[in-house]
Amino acid sequence: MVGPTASGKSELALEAARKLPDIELVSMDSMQIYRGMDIGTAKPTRAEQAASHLHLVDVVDPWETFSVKRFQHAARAAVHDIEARGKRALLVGGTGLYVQSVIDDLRFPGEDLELRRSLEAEAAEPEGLHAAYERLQRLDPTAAARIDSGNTRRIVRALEVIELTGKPFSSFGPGLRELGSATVFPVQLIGLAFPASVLNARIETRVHEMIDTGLVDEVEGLRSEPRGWSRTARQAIGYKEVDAFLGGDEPTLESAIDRVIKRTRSFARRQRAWFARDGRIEWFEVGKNSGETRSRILASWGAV
RNA sequence: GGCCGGGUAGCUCAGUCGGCAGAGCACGCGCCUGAAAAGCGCGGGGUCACCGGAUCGACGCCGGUCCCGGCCA
Repeated sequence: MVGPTASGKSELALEAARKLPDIELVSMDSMQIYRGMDIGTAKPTRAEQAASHLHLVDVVDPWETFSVKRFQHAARAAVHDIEARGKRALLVGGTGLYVQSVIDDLRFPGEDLELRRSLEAEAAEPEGLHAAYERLQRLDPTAAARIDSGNTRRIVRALEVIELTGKPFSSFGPGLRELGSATVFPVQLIGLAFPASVLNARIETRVHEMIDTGLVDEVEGLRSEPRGWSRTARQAIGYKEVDAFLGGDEPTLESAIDRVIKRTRSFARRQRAWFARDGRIEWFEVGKNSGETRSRILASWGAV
């Protein structure tokens, strides 16, 4: 079950797990992975987690870095484990790449952080980035055609893979768009959709609730952690903006909150765009008659 | 009341010597294979406060009006 943030996925999934004892939940969320990042990631409560057999929440500490590759292993293991016990796994979450890494045949070539750092240093300057892109065009024209010339992140990664493996980056997969429709195990894909205006209002409400329930304190705690706060964890929306406020880079809490709301809206838009291109997803409009729609979904899974 | 600074995109502001109106953010659309709540591309949007003048040509120069901020009285 996929959909943009604040579309009510978790709530519906928790209800499913409550009504259908053979269902266990597997979170498809890149930020609920981190322990101690609870409020800003809208994590279910401990009680809800236990009652729903929620997997892949709180698996690493905030000072650890995490990756799609690790997620892929852990999530597939969780699904196999659930199914081996004769139960059904309900995968729920809004991190598009993570979902596809689990259900589709994505194979991630290795990584070399040392090499990556030197490539990043090269690409930091505009001329260096230009040179890097030209090298990519020469070494792997197919990959270069799929990557924008200004996208440092992806140019660096492509060159890293080429130098590390001696093979073209594009030889490791056809690109997400060209992946076949067959998943690696049987999956039914459904999406929850809201009209943008309704979703935006829900996002605004939710952000204010996060502040009211102690997001600032939570961020303060993470900031004072001596073991640090990893590159991957600290980019969570809500956290980085409040962190900027506490660090003095954002003038007021109000302006930080405003940024959180805007970043979340923009994130929801990107989620919509990501999932929209996946023709396998069956969409449910939950803006109106949401109760009825939700009941219909639950009934299709066997709820009375 | 006097002096000075300002009024340009939804917001914050650039705009050289008078020559087709710009950026960042926001908004809309799209891309995406080991950071993905990340990263990136494209697009719509303007009575340049208003009125008049000189000029082939004004956001820019001249005169006036209105509004905002500061200093002086």
